[in-house]
Amino acid sequence: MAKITDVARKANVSITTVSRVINNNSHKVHPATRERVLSVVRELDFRPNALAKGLHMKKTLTIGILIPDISNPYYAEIVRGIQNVADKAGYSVTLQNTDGKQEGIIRSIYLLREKSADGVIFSGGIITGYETLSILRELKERVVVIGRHEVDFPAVMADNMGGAAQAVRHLIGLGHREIGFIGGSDGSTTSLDRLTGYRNALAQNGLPFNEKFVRPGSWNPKSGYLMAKTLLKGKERPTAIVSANDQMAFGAIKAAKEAGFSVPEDLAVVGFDNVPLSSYFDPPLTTVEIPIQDIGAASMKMLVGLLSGSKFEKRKVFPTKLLVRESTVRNPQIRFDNPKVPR
Amino acid sequence: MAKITDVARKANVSITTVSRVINNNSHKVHPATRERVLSVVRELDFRPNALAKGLHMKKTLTIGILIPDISNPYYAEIVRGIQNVADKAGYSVTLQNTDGKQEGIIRSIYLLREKSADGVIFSGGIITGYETLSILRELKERVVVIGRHEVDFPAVMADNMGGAAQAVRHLIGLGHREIGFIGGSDGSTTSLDRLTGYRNALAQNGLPFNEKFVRPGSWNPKSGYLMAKTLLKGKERPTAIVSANDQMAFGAIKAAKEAGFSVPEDLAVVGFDNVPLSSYFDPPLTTVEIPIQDIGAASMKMLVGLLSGSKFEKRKVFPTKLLVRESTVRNPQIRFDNPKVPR
DNA sequence: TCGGGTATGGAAAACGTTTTCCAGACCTTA
DNA sequence: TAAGGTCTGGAAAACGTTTTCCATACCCGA
Repeated sequence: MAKITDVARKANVSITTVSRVINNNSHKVHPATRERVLSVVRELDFRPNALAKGLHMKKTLTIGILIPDISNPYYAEIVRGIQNVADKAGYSVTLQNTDGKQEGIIRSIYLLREKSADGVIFSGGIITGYETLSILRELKERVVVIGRHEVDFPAVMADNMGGAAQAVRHLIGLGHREIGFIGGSDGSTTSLDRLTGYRNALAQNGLPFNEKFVRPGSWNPKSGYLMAKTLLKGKERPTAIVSANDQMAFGAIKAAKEAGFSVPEDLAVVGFDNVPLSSYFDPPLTTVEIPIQDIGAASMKMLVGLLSGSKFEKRKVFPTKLLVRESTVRNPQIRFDNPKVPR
Repeated sequence: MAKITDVARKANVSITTVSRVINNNSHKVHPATRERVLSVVRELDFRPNALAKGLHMKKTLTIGILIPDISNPYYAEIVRGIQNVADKAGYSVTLQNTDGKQEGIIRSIYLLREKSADGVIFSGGIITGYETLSILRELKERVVVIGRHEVDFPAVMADNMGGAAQAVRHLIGLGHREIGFIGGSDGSTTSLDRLTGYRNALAQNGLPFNEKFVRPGSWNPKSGYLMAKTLLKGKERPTAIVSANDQMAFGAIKAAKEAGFSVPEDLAVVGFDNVPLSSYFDPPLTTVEIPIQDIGAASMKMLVGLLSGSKFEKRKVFPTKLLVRESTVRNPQIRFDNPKVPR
């Protein structure tokens, strides 16, 4: 690959001049010279080596994303949102799988530091333990977190408590009194907050919190399926279930059907996230929509602000929105979204 | 951040010695000295700067992945498979969105070249046009492609033709004669091959190819939904549909239900890929499974082989497997998988 | 005591850029 | 014509490593 010295030699100038031309430096260079250099650059297809450039400038235009698992559609959407903004801002993105484990987080951060990543976006899993916290702090002024965390980094999050409460209120409004909850068991603030929202809404409506109706899931369809099965088999069973994400809700619906319950008549189910497939499910899933891509995008915008030293808000909370579909009500569009539908 | 000179000064040695110690160089260094250096390394939490290292060694332990869109679960699984292998082999991964467009591909490759990525894995979209081909060729010996492409790079792929044929034969075996097909319209070899497999199987079974029963989709649920609608509305309609991926199959099933057809009784549907959710759908989706993560993993293994100069097979085709579920047959497990089930 | 090997460590070049001086040529003005 | 400014360009340092030589000290056998 051509390097700057090749260009300089061929154009009969010094590397200084070449550098000035390709970087549009304010230092003046004669138009004729500039043209000569540019034509050689084109001819040799020269691109400055980013390693050398980054080494000198202490800036790589690269950021790292720390997520537990890209095959979870939630994180895939987050990443997509981040990339959309990153591309425009000229940043490349390197992906780090943490599996949600501290060890993975630590390894990833060290790696990003070695590679001189300009910044880091952290999403999923929990930040805990002295080591994690201390090496993360070392990156101060370069980290944005997604979700609520016990750290003082700039953060983007959804209103998880509010969203869960919305879901519960919707069910109560439909007459449900026994409402189950399938949550996360990873100790993340996300699962915590959604559970809290559920409890709050129950309390505010004078309904008791019944521990028997709460199950710990692990965010995937299978665990939703298994947890719903145990919720439904007893004599005393909930008539509705709020699931902490859509994937588990899909599993729960499958379990309900297998147990002979029809949804929503015998069991209403509400999901969380509004992943792309949720409206195609049968029945279409009532869910608490959170603007996943927007959250990703906002986190990247925040990081760009952070890195460029410009002003920006250090905390952004996105509201959630309950999308009522048929997993809780038949013909919801008639009752809610579209009053003009013939009746 | 501590650098090698800091360590050297504090340990009273030259940077040469420090470098030797941290890289376990074969050049001998006195055990006492080594210990002294290592303790300073720990104390200062020194990690060698990867930019400087990469600049000198012409090796960055970084590879790039080119995909159209990470929010498509198929690509998410591919990436996951790649990462699993990359992590073990010590490689970092940078993600490039191409949107399936040549312009995006070109931009991405230039970027990876600038950043001195050691290699590239290309998946999705088509390689076409002189420019793309020529810059890709420049990276020769560093590229692995996923899918069949008109280039001579090492490649990993699934048996798309065979898989589509399997699906069609299954439907014919169930008595279907009018079988529709919803394919891709992006000109990719994947959509081409799946269509070809469909046609071949029809021909081999003496069934006519009916252009009216073929629709171009764009891989997402919505297009499956729309295309199925047009397939089903005429008087002359297929009794079964093969969809070129699961996402479109989901959409097709929704369309069928809305049109008043029950699946599989009135319309049988077969998908392709076996994405994680397909067994949770209602009805559970009969689909041609392809081992997506394995394909990703194999491509990375191939790339590692390529980069390390060791021997490896330059072409790997994964077989597909038809998973019969209820979108084509009621109680398939009784008829196929598990004859011991009480009847 | 000498010759030659081994053990250990360092100096300096090289990787490919950007940027800070510095310098010469030319022009303008008095 | 001299003084000073404006254009234009280059030399060299710096970024943080690895690696190739080279150098010294020590030891061993003869």
